[in-house]
Amino acid sequence: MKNRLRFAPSPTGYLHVGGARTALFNWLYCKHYGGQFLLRIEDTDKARSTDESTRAIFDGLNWLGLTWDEEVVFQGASLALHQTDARALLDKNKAYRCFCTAAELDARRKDAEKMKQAFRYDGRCDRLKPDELKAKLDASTPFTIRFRIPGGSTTWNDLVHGDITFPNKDVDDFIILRGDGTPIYNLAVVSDDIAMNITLVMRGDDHISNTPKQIMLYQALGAAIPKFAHLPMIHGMDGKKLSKRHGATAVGDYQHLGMLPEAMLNFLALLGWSPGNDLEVMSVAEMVEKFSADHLSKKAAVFDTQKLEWMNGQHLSRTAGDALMPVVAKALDAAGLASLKDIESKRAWFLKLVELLKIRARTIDDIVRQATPYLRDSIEYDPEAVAKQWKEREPTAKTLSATRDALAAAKDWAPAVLEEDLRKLAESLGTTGGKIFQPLRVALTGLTVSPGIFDVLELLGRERSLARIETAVKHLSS
RNA sequence: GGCGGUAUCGUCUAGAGGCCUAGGACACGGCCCUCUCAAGGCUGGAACACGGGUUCGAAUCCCGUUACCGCUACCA
Repeated sequence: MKNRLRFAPSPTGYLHVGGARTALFNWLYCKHYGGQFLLRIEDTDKARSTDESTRAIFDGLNWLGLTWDEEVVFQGASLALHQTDARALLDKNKAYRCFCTAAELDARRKDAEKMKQAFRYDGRCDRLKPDELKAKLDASTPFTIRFRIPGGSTTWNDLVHGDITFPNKDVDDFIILRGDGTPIYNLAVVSDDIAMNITLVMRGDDHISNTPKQIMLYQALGAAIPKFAHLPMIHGMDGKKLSKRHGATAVGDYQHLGMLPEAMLNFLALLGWSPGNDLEVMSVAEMVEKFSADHLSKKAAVFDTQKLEWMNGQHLSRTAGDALMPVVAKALDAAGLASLKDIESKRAWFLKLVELLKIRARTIDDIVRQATPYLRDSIEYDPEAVAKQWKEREPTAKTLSATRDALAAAKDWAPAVLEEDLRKLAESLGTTGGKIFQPLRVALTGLTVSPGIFDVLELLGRERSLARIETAVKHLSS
């Protein structure tokens, strides 16, 4: 039988990292073992899935490159299906009408809580005498439909947890259809999963206690029971479920923070799965190849942003410069440092810049930040850099002048040539290269941090380099 | 309260009874490389929740305790 898996987020308006990881594992499973990855926006009644909220989910998935084979956006579209199933359950006497009002139920629940007792629905409406039932019906008393839990116990072999058993007596007769005729989640997923021929339900841990209810529904409906895999949760640094107060929790946030989708995927995959050895940095293709359902972990993982950034840095270094160009160009343009047109026309130069910066950046934003001195007409001197490298103004100005002269006389503006010339200069001044390079770096970039100084010179070009040194000398002499 | 799940360095994890004096990675400290930074190399500190079994032998299996998480809605 062909594997059919689905990712069924609720239309929250953004793709949560936990949801993204669930989607990723569903996707990896399909890619590795073969099968179809389906997308279904879960919405039982209230049509919360607006165009915007569904688009946010699509955007997140698209950014990550998690493509799906089919998509279903349920906006009450499958309402008839849910109602038919509920009706069938009623007809087969596996469910019953409940006339208790929400207010009554609420009051009883509160009472139970007050007594420190577990609230259970007592099944009173299931014990209505035929004439009582007829009277309620004749009076058009509103009702919900409750599923009647059979005796015995429910067990399934979870792909990540192994056998899990629930005694049926511990699960309440639960409502499957509301008074207004719309379904409750547990019925809706089961109906929809049956309709979509889902063979493996892979979802968050928080659904474990829903599973016996759903299995009983499959059985009552006479449908084949899919396999289940319950993935652990993702927590924030404080060990609590990841939420808004932990900062960025939507994948879109990480996109805007300058993360690479491959790095995000790699990081997410390692939160709850491992290839079984020390391998950590992987391409998507490698993850697909090495994925294995029996290396999924059971333990909730803490989302560590620092490791994500490290991971992103690793991917940044490994990704070819031209593959990075589109996203870097966009970021540079957005930052107002260079227009897309400029970048296109000076592509080779920008490529060199990216090659130099990507290996020392952790995010795309880092690249943009570090690219600033090479793209602006004028630079600002970082006070700390000045304090450290231009401590003594006159000697520094002198060294800089000498450096400028040496550079101006260079036969060829190429890193190797420039290095040879400057090292010779250092020797003739009776000093070391570093003593020349550091003040020069400040003159050229305003910073103490940059790629190798000869690469910087090359990047800036002869005219701009000499001009900046000139400016620095003037600045120091004033 | 009831039920279920989970438990290896601060964090992500390797570990399927002897290979464990518990390995790797992030983070942190030191050293090396070096024109700065990043990367890289070397290196230090840092964990099997606790208590009982089972076994010649347990991080690994079983039971209990504890802690944490989840569910316990006419939410999903």
